[in-house]
Amino acid sequence: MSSKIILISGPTASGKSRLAIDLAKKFNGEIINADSMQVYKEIKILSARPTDLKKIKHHLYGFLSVKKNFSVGQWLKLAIPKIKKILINKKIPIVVGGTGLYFKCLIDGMVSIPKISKTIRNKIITMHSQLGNHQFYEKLTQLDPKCKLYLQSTDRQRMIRAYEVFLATKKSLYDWQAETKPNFDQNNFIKITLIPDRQYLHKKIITRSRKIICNKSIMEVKKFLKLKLNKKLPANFIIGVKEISDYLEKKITKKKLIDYIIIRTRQYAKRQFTWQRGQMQGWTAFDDQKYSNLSKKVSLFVSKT
RNA sequence: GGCCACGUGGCGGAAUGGUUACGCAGAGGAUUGCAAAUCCUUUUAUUCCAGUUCGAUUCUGGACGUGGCCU
Repeated sequence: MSSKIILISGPTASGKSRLAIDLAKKFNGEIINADSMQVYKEIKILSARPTDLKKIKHHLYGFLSVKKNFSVGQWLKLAIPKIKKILINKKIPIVVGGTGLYFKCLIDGMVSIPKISKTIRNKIITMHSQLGNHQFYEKLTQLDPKCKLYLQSTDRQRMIRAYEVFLATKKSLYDWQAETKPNFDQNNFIKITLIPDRQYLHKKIITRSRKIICNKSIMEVKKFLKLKLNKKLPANFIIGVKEISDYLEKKITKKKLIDYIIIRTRQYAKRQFTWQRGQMQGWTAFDDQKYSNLSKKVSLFVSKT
C-alpha cells in the first residue's frame, strides 16, 4: 500500500468530507482539499468547509484570503509538495473535493506556461470588449488557427486565455497543452468517485441549504461585503454570497433566498455529474445511500487496491 | 347579483386567420491557470364546448376560472 494516493470526488453534499476523515483514520492518512472555494478563510459556512479537523490533519482548507485570486495552477503548486511530503512521512494522502478540474490536472499534470503579465491580459480584455465575440474570434483564429478546433466564438473566457498565451509566448495554447506531463505514476492513484442517486442528492441539497441559511452565514456575508472586494474575485461566486447579499438589500425574501440557493446548488451538482460522466470514466464509483455501507465498501476497496 | 378585463408550456411573458418569440426552471454536453466559473445544445403550451372559415391559439357565442369595480 505504500506511496498510494487516495482521491475522493463527488458532487456537493454527497458526503465526501466525512468519508475522507474515516478513511484517514483507518489508513493513517492526511487530507488535502481539492475544492476551489473551501480554500477561502473568511467563508466557512457557505463553502461547507469541514469542521471536524481535530484528529486528522487537513491541508489547504481556509488558508487564503478572499481578497486573493486563486487558480488550478496555484492549487497544484501547493498540493503536489503536500502530497509528496505526506508520502515521505509514510502516510497516505487523501485528496478530497468537488472541483473536477483540480483532479484532472493533478492526475494528468498541467503544462507550465510562463506567467502572462496583467498589462497584456488587460489589453486583450479591452480589445475583446471593443470587438465583440465574433470579431474577436476572427482575429484570434487568424493569429492561432488551432483555436478553430477547440473554441467556439461565444466562449469569451477561453478565447481570451488562448489569445493572451499566443501573444505572450508566440506559441499556441494547444501546442503548450500537448506537452503536458503527469506528476505522478498513474498506478499510485486510487480513484474513488461518489455518484449518488439524483433524487436522493436533491433531497440532501434541500436539507443542507436550509441549514446553511442561518445567522452565522448571514454574518459571514455581511463581513464579506464590508471588504468591498472586486466583484470579479472568485470568492464572490461561492453559492450564497450573492443571494444573501440580495436578501440583505431586501431585493428578495427569505423564501426566495433559500429557493435560489437550492437551485444554484443543484445546478452545480448537475455540472459535477456531467464532469464525472465525461472525465472520470476510469474512476471507481460508489452509490450507496446508507453511509455505513458506503464507508465499508470504500474501505474494503482501498485495502484491496 | 351587475359591469369590465383577462385566461398561452412548471413559472414569467410576446405574437399571430395558415411556418407558435424570448427569459427562468428542467434535461444533455463541453471543460488545462476565474471551474461553486464559463460556454454550447435541447423537451414541454395556446382553459373547455359550439359556430364562422379551406384553415382558428387568434373572429363570434356559451361554459368554467381568475382579477378589479359597482350594488
